[in-house]
Amino acid sequence: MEWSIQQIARLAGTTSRTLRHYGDVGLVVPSRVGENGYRYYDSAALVRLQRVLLLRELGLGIPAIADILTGQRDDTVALRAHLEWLTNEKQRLDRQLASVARTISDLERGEKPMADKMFDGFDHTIYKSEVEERWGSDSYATSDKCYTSMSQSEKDDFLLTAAELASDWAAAAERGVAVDRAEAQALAQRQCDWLVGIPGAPKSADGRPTRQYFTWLADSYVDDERFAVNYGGVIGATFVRDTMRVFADAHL
Amino acid sequence: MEWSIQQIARLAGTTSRTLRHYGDVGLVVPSRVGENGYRYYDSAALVRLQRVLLLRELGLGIPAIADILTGQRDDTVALRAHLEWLTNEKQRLDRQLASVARTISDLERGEKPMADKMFDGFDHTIYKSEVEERWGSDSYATSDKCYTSMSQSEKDDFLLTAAELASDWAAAAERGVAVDRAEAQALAQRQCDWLVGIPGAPKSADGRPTRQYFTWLADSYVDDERFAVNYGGVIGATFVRDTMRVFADAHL
DNA sequence: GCTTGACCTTGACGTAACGTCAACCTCTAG
DNA sequence: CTAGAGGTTGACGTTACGTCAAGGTCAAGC
Repeated sequence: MEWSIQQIARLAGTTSRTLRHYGDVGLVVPSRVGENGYRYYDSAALVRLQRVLLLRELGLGIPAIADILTGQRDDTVALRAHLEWLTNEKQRLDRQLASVARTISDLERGEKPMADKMFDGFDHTIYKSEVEERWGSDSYATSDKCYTSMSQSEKDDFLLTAAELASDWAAAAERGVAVDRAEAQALAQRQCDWLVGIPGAPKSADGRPTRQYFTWLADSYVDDERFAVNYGGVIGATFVRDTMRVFADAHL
Repeated sequence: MEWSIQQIARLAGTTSRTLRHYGDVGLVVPSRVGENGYRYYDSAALVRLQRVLLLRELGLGIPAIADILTGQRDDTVALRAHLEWLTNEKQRLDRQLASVARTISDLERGEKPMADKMFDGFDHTIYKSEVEERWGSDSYATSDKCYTSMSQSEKDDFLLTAAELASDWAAAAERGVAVDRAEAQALAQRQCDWLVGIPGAPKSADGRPTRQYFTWLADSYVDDERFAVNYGGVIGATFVRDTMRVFADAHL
């Protein structure tokens, strides 16, 4: 028994285009090709096609299926690997689902979820629980209240100052020891000045950030990779931290 | 303040290639382009880029993000639509996960899950619960035992007979009323003969399928889309059913 | 002024698995 | 003989960039 390409497509519940594609990649080849170029498939081809379609429905890719059909890979092994990949995909989707749901609720309550991302990596005051735990429960609230009362351009400026500072830090860190001490200390001074403008940052009587807070921030830049990445990675952040420590010893 | 393409890429945690892509599609365009062709980005561009990257991490596509940024769509509405799409994807993944897991366990217990798919749409005996419920608990077991004792070539022949029959049915149904009665009844006879060879099919004393089973099968071809698709869709299956009914009235 | 190296540009191909024309040939039934 | 269904190869489109390739630009050191 022999079928034309359309007939076997209908039998197997797929399309002729798919059959041609499988022929092109060598997954399911016609059992016979007429001298007019027509493709014909026999029962063995139909059985093979059914297996391919089953595995495709399970989500396996064409190369993986080819490995199974040629006997290069055991089917249970391949399916187990595929199961793991499916599990990872599911987890990724779950995380996205949660993020989207949270973003929606944030938007509906009038909050600005964009702000998080924008400050991410520049300002510790966004990490509510951590900051409150270490520096008092109204530290975050103060910072947040101040930020939400800013105009858009003020927010931009605020963010930009932080971004610019981080950029300069990263550039300096890249040159590493080649940067002279005065330049490095000037950056630390800018960092200090920037903290003065942050309402949530703990400050001593003279208005400057406390030494404890300043050194904690410096350590965080290395320990927390959410920040390190913006300051030239762990290596760059280490340079930033050391420079800030020297500054703290001298001026705070 | 202005940054080069690499600088803003580092600031935002992405790549320069992505920036160029966004420029090409008009999502985030440089605030200035030097006469040497260099792209430069200002603070507004950085803010916009941050929003884009946030939405991308949530899984939104570029056109959707563009709609949001131009104000053509409300962000909560777009996110809600995206949430629904994510939910569907998750369900699809869940189904695939379950199928893969079941297939693995089937394979390990020595069963042949491919058989299901091959018979799918040709033979009711594969639908364990339904068949048992209607035609006795050992109907499925008998059929299954017989099938697993077949050699591979015998299985292929068995399947092929069914597939060929379905194909001929579909072809006849396509021509519809144009096919003459004798031909249609001949097909019904082949269907009847085929059922004789199926161990699980209920048979009367003379060895032929019971009339009840035959008509039930005919009805199923229309009612169950898993079968209808192989017999020329609902329209085709209706023709098959009516032909089989006529045959049953005359011969069973 | 020259070299070196980092950074910039545009252009183009590759990705997964087909869907979808387009242009043209082949078979079959009336 | 012709219409229509069905076949062929070829090629582009899809998603969001990654990854060369070839070549221009800029800052720094000799």
